[in-house]
Amino acid sequence: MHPIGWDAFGLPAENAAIKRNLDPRAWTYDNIELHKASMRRYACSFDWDRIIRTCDPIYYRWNQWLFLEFYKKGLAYRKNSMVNWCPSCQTVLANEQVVGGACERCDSVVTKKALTQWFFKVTEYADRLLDDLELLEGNWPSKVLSMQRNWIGRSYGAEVDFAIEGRTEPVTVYTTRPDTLFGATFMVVAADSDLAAELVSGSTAEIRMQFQAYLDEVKKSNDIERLATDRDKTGLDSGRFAINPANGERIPVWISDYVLADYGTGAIMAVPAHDQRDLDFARTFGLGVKVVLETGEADPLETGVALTGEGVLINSGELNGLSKAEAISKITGILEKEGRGKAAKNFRLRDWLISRQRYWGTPIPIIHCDDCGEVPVPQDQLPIELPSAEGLDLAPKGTSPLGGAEDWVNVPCPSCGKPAKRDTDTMDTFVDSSWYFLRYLSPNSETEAFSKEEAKKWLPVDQYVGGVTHAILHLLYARFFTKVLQDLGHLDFSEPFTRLLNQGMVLMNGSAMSKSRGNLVKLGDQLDEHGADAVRLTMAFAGPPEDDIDWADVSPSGSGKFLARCWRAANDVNSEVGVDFSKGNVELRKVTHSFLRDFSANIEGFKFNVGVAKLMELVNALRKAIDGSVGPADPAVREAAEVAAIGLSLFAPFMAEEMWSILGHKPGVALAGLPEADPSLLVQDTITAVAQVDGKLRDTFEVSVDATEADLQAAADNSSAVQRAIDGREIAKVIIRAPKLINIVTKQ
RNA sequence: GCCGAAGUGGCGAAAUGGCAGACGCGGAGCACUCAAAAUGCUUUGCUCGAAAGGGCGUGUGGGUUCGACUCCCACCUUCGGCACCA
Repeated sequence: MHPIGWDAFGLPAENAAIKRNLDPRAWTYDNIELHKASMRRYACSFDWDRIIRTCDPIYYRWNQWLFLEFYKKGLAYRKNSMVNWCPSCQTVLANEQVVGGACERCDSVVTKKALTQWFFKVTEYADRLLDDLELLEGNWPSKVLSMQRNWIGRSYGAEVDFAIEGRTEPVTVYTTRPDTLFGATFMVVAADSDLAAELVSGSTAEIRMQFQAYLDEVKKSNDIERLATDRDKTGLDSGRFAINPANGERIPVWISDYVLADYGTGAIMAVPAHDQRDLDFARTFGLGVKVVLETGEADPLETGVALTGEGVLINSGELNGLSKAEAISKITGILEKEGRGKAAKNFRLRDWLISRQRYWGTPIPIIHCDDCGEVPVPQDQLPIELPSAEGLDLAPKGTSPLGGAEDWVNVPCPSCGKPAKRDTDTMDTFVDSSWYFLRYLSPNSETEAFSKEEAKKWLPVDQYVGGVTHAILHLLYARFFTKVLQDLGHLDFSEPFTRLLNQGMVLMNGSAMSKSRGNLVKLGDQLDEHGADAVRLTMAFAGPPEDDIDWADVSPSGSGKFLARCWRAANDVNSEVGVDFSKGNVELRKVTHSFLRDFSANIEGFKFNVGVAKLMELVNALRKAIDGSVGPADPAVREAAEVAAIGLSLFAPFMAEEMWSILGHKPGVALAGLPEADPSLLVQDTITAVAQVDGKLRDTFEVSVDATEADLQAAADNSSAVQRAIDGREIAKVIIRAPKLINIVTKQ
């Protein structure tokens, strides 16, 4: 099954439609037709009966079904938090859609905003998403695996409770270095955390004012500024004190933006001697530095470089003398026993924010009732179709345009019947693409998202192809969905894509094509100029499929020449269909059959460029045979031409079909199938043996395939080139790999 | 800072540890032609040499090996990802 569909909801389509003052619906469906026509022109052999469009209600009603399944399991939830906000798209963004502090779509600088939003609980699957990457090792590009590992970012450490003076509850911090607990000389709390505000509220009026000013500063800064390296540490003293549970020392509590509110507990124990960031902070504000791990490095206070190496614990009470690993395990045990801490792990991964304040997406199937709260839309009311765009103001304004569709928004509560309102946000389009591969199994079903039976038969996907841009977006989300659906009993496998190929891009003059750069190469123009076959062949021949191709470096006209050469060769064949190949010229037959062996291996190994090269070699041999003593009537010539046509059908279907017809066959070269290579024709009579002296090639000779070591030795003895290279030196050793190689090692 | 990948002719690229550069682009030459185009053939890593024949050559430096583009270590460069994640 090789299906095709359109992931058609989302911002780009909506923005393009708004710009042209069109209904996103009309714009999208028109473009699907255009796109489809150009793909057909390019002769893509998809299964055109299994088309999906994610913006069809018949598709997205199952997004809504899935949402409700997740909701039932507690995997879809709403919370208020600081979220990524794109001021240009006027919508929130998932963490995965913020690239280097900018919006993935429009490159605007992303800011933070406090909003109540829908999330999918990816973090609940963090361990499995990470551990199951093992299953993909070797079949997915290692780059994607490492990007996912990086993104999920699991770390192991401990949570430690610090008592706070004047506060009943202790504050818990997360650390990966509990061994350095005795070296904690202050605590830092994230400036934008609730805890910071609370601690300051119990402090002096002056500190409260300072804090407010600092917080305003922090909130103004955006991600780009935050990401700037070598940024000076900022912060302020909260005026409060904590007690180091290891040694009872009274340590100040500071507030800074270098601690993140949404990672760990939003508060850290600072060990400046052994953490660079803490050291930078301590040096800026003149806080204490206490070395607790003797690593043999110079004093961090003087060098400004924290000690992060291995060593032996010092100044640490009962931990003294232990190694880092021993100390981590011992102190964790002690804290657990005393009920003041425990082993813990943390993830970089955050929950997936899926609500969008835009029109062109799947409506979230929840109704908000003043009395009943969030009420799921009953199954029999699905799909909740998008209201018509007519009369709605689609321009980005920070709240969903669906809010303006009053007839649509105002509905009775399914639970109590009182007037209630639909949720007006739409889902992130990555929800659509997280399960579409399942939908191909039954693209038109009105009774189920996908067929369990068909899934058993077809899935998981054997070979997935996609850009590396999806490494931590689509590919992570699709893996998450698959695992959830497995847990819900809808699927019996845990990984959706068995093998993954990241195809490269077509560049022009060294960079990705873009309108603004003006380095656009239009497929349509190339097809007009060279034809689909030549363009396809050029793509395949240019290099490995995972590499980028610079269109400036390739030669579609060269491909055209090769195709013409194939066509002429087919025309020159001068024998009848069905002629007995076994009577043909053996030399040419050997070429044809070793092609059959090599070509299949190349194609199956995704080395299409090498496959094309082999095809060229075959056609070159065919040309020589026709023009030379073999002649166009030899059965081997027909055999080679037919094999070439079948091989070519993978890359240049039109020319291959033409050749097939010229060769007197009924249409259907693509279905002909490559014949098996005849083993008897793969056997070589002679082979080129190489003779080396001290590992350097000195001579080659044609020898029989069953040449013995003695034969090779004799040949080397008779070779003047070999003898000249030995130059009378004493022979130390002779390595012979009959029949291919002899290496004579001389005493130096 | 951390993680990862890649460095081979003028260019795109090939090469189970065993003839480096297959195949193609570009270049040069020859044939066909009145001529050109098209086509076919030859040639084309660098370098010394008239030639025969040498030397050098897969980012750099080491190592393993009879033998390294390939395996190991260090470094350089480029690209990609993450990044104040405690």
